[in-house]
Amino acid sequence: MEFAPLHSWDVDPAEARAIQKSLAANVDVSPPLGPWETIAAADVSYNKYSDWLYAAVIVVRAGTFELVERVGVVGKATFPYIPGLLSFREAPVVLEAFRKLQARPDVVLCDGQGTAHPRRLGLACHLGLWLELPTIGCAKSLLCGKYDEPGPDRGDRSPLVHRGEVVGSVVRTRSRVSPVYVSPGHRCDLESAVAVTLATSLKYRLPVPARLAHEYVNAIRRAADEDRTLPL
DNA sequence: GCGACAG
DNA sequence: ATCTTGTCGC
Repeated sequence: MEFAPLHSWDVDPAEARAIQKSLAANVDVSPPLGPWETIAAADVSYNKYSDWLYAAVIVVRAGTFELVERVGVVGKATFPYIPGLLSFREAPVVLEAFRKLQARPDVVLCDGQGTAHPRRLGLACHLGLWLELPTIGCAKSLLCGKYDEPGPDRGDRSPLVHRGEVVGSVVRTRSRVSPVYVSPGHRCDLESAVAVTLATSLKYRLPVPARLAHEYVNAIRRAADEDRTLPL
């Protein structure tokens, strides 16, 4: 894929927050997602005591989850993990992976929050703006906001509220299993984000594309670790 | 000031 | 995220 840079990634935490506040004004979560034939998922893996980062993007066909394409990249971390600033650590390497991607997916699932973020610019929003693609944030844990525990059955959901705003939905993708935190990233509304999440996660807690991206990025990390460790 | 805090 | 075996519950 091809896309233009929106800003520098060589920033400090204060500058990062300023960029988030500025970009948040451009996020569009009003349109329902249109028909989607292909869906992508991105994931990042780290190495404990080194600053190597691994990213992967996989694209599958809707409904069948048939693999369309997958790419992986290795890079160095240039920003630490700071709650609320995750995209400044992960987005650069994820975007590198997207640049290598030939296909242009109809929607992208991101491992983290979308608008359910203190400044309304979670990783999914940030990637959506850079890629100019519909994105959805599907996180495994809460960053901010409050909610009432959703019902126990698959499909049960509860609004996630932050400072008086509904910023996402806490969704039960499997009965009797911990819910996931869904919020739109860009060019997609909350309802569509929840619909896509439920449509892609029938058997497991996390959406199938997210699971595929996760296992692929780990395969890449293990292979890279081996190539770097054994020769020395 | 105190507690919370995606991956 | 990562380090890790067995174990409880549907």
